[in-house]
This record gives sequence, C-alpha cells and structure tokens, in this order.
Amino acid sequence: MEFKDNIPIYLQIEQYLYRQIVQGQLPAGTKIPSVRRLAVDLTVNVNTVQRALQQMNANGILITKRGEGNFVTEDEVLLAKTKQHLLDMELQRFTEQMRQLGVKRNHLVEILTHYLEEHIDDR
Amino acid sequence: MEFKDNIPIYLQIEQYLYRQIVQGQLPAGTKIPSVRRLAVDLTVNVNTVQRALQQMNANGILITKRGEGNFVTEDEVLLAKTKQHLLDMELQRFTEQMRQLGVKRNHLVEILTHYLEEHIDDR
DNA sequence: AGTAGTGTCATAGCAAGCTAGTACACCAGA
DNA sequence: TCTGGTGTACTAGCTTGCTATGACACTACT
Repeated sequence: MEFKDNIPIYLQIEQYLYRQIVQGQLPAGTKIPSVRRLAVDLTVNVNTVQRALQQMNANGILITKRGEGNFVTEDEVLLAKTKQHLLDMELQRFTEQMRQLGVKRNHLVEILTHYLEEHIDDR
Repeated sequence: MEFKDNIPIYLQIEQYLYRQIVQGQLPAGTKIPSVRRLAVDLTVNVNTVQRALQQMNANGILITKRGEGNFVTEDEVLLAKTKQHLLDMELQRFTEQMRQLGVKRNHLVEILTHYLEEHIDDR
C-alpha cells in the first residue's frame, strides 16, 4: 500500500480499513489480519497499526479480543450508520471545498456531470 | 483562521491563498499582505508563512519582490489554468473517494443531488 | 504443560513541522 | 542619508509521527 505524505499513516490505515469494511471485503463478524500481519503487509510498524485500530475499537466498529484478534462488529445498524457517515463526510467536504473555490451550489451537479463525461474511462 | 490538525499548516495557508486568488479576493497584480502581517493574522510563525509562499512563488502564481512584497501574477492564462486545476483535483479526489466507498459512477450525481436537497440552507 | 499466535505496552532514536528569536539584505519615501 | 517596511536566513528547542526492539499477557490447540 502506498501512503500519501503530509497525512499521518495511522489515519490512512484507519481510512483504508473502514473502506474495506463498508465495501464488504471485510464482512461483519470476520477476523481481520493480525497487527503483525498488517504491519508486514502495509510495510509499517506494529505500533502504527495498533494506533489505527485503537480508534476503530473505541468507535465500536472493531471488537478486540486479546489473544485472539480483531473482529468486525456484527452490529449491522452501526455498520450502516458508519457507511452513511463516511459518505456524508465526503459530500460535505466536497461541497465545502467547491464553495471555497467559488462554485455556486446550483452549478455543482452540472460541473460534476461534465467532469464525469470527460473522464468516462477512468477506473 | 482555524487550522485542521493532521495536515501541515503551511499547506493549509497555501491552499487558503490559492482560493483567495482564484475567487478574486486577491486580484491579479495585487500585493498580498506581508509575511509578518500574515503571520499575525493567521496566528502563525513567519517561517511557516514563508514556507507556504515559496511554493506558490515557484509555481509562478506569486511574484516575490525583495524589499517590496509578494504580488499575484498578472498572467491571466496561468490564473485560469490554476483555477481549473484546483477544480479538477477536487473533482478527482471526490470521485475517487466515493468509488472507494463503493459508490458507482452512475449513482454519483444522484447522491450529490440528494445530499444538496437535504442541506438546502447550509452556508 | 508447552507452544504458537494474538493484543498490549514501554523505551529509545530519528525526522518533520512549528515556534521564538535574531540578524541580514533590499526597497521606497521622508 | 536615514528610517520603516519588506523578504530571507539561521539557530535552538519543542511536539508529533514513525520506527525498531523487546517484553508481557492472554487464548487456543496439542
């Protein structure tokens, strides 16, 4: 995995895992890779991985079982809320950033549509 | 000005100035506040301000005149390109982030429209 | 009981970002 | 010529993020 500079790695790992979860690659109840395994896979230190997981554990999205591992919560409601929250954060950020660039709200959809048409084959 | 944690202040200042410029609050050719003035206004150190300005100077968006101050370029083409670039970066980021959250491209506009309707009076 | 895999914690060291303070170089205007 | 405002540069010190390393505690399995 590649990390952007200028933003803490542990936050990027957290974001990465959140997306794995809300997309379903890490379904509810599954055990995620161990901290040591993640550290190797992400070419990062164990402590950095743990720092990422602690916040997710505090948020209840991950259940930590000492000696066993970390598991994705089975609370489907929480999962749904989390996904919606991530979407809302992204939408809020986008609209705010565009506003600061001088784009009027009623032009947002138009600009996005135009952008998508010009980048049909991206990803 | 408030700064987000987890992202270098000098980058936020740079972004802030870029937006002042592309929005026209700092028109082409105008002198921007001095580094010391900006440092006070932004409650930040002079060195941090300078670091932000250096990059903008290198990009040609700012013209630095030693002993006089920093001036917004009068190159209208460059200004237009810069604004378009900032918009494209934001659009690219948004579509990419939404993709990583599992949103299909053909649902993007719909979701955005829905979001805007739910937040009519925001800003 | 022993072993392997797990999460957790503590220490030390390094780099980056930010601050405070000082000093220097340049320019315009009185 | 002098003064005030400007950009620039340097040092020292602090904090945060990350790493490397080692140690401990818990669980499941044999």
